[in-house]
Amino acid sequence: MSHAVIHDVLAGRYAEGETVTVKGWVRTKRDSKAGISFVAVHDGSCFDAVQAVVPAELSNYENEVKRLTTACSVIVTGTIARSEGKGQQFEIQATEVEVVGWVENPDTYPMAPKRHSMEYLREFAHLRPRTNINGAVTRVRNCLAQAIHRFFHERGFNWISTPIITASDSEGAGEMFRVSTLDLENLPRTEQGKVDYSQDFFAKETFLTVSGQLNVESFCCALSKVYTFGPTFRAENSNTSRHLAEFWMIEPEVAFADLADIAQLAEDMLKYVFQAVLTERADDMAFFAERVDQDAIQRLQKMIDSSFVRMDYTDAIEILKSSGKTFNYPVEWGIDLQSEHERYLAEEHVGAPVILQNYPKDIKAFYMRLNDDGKTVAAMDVLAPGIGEIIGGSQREERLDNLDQRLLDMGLDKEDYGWYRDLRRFGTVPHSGFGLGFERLVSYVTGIGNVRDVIAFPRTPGSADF
RNA sequence: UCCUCAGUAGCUCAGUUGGUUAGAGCGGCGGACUGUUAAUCCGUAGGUCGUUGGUUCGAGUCCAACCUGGGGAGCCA
Repeated sequence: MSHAVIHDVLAGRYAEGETVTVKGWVRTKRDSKAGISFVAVHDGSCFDAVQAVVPAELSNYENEVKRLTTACSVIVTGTIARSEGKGQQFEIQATEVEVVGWVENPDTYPMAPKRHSMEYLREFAHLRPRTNINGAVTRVRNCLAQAIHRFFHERGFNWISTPIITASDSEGAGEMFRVSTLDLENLPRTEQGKVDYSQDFFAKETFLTVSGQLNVESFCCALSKVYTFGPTFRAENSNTSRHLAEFWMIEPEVAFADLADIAQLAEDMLKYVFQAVLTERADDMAFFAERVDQDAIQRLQKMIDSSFVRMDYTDAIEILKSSGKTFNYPVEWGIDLQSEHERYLAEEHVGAPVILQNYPKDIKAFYMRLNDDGKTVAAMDVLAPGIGEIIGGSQREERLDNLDQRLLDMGLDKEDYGWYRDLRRFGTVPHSGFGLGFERLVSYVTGIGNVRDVIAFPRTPGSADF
């Protein structure tokens, strides 16, 4: 690492006249017959490229520098100078340009220096990190991930690496991807003719996880404040801009916390990571505001500055009923809110994120804590304008009798939840947690409307390229 | 999975009531010019019109099926 990072060069960390070497890829090149070429070199360390001013006197100027095209990799050595041009404060007066890798035919390089559609870039997921927009997404995504870990670390949470492979008797929500080493061409059978999973790798049916929540609850009931941050898999045939078959999820779980506590944690966490992005990735956010969504920065600032509105499901129903709007799906207490309902609440009625809480028990999961009214559970969703549900959470049912009744009501076999029930049998405590879809967060922050464009290599129904 | 829109040059798109030689901008290449910076100007190459079948004297244009992608919905994070 004997070379300078371009971010440091542009930030003025090297003195004028100092000799530096930068390594990266050509973004654009402009020649001047007056005898110099301007080569913009980027290395991913920040949004901007550094401008190398290359004089014709260099020995390889005619046969190499003039042939440089977008994406050629180069090592440039030169002195730091204040730029005479308008686009940047500092530039490099090159004394040596080494071409490391050529672009074999510029006409066939897919990432031409022009505007491309997000759909086109997606077809070149291995090359799109070189573009302005995908580079910015990548840095913002990283910033968000680091900020999330920092937020929890500063508050004394332990990061739990929950398993990716789980047994069938777990979450019970959503279609799962099977994990097996059995020979599909020649499956072992039981005497009844069923597939004999006792001969499989784990001697039972196994799948990719759809949530780390149940696992993390067991650590919560010992370490008090924990969270998971890892990949999650859903084999749902969902074809929308908000769903992936493989996505990343953050799931904190806090002992002795009730619904209000966890709602506050969700609000604090979102504000913390939004502030981190505005502070640490101002260059990339400025680009999103300029090219993707001009409201990108104000939207985050507004969320940081205001308190999230809390609203009971029951009150939300009344608001929807008296809104004067006609919805495709009629509003009645007990329904699961549709996208159009959530959108009205977050975008029109409040105009900001809303935390909806205390939903009817019949539309929510078995592990959510029954409220004293006997008909609602202590669940909450954070609804963000423009993207919908970004966080879903709840206070967990810590009373074994109630949990067993809920399992029974939902037609689930309590024998399948043996270890989960143990947590209620041995020193049970009230506890709460939530799940945050990481790609939805990145999508919200950048203003990029499709989660397929904020993950490195998206996996969706019918598509697992690269 | 359902509804809906689209598929024409490397990319983004025009293409009239079906009619003879399918156009533009950007990108590429060549040149001019310039402390340039999504530079500008001139020139140039580049297309089995998503696939298959059908209607017709004649299909980029009409019909059907399929494939791919966008938007919306459901499921959810």
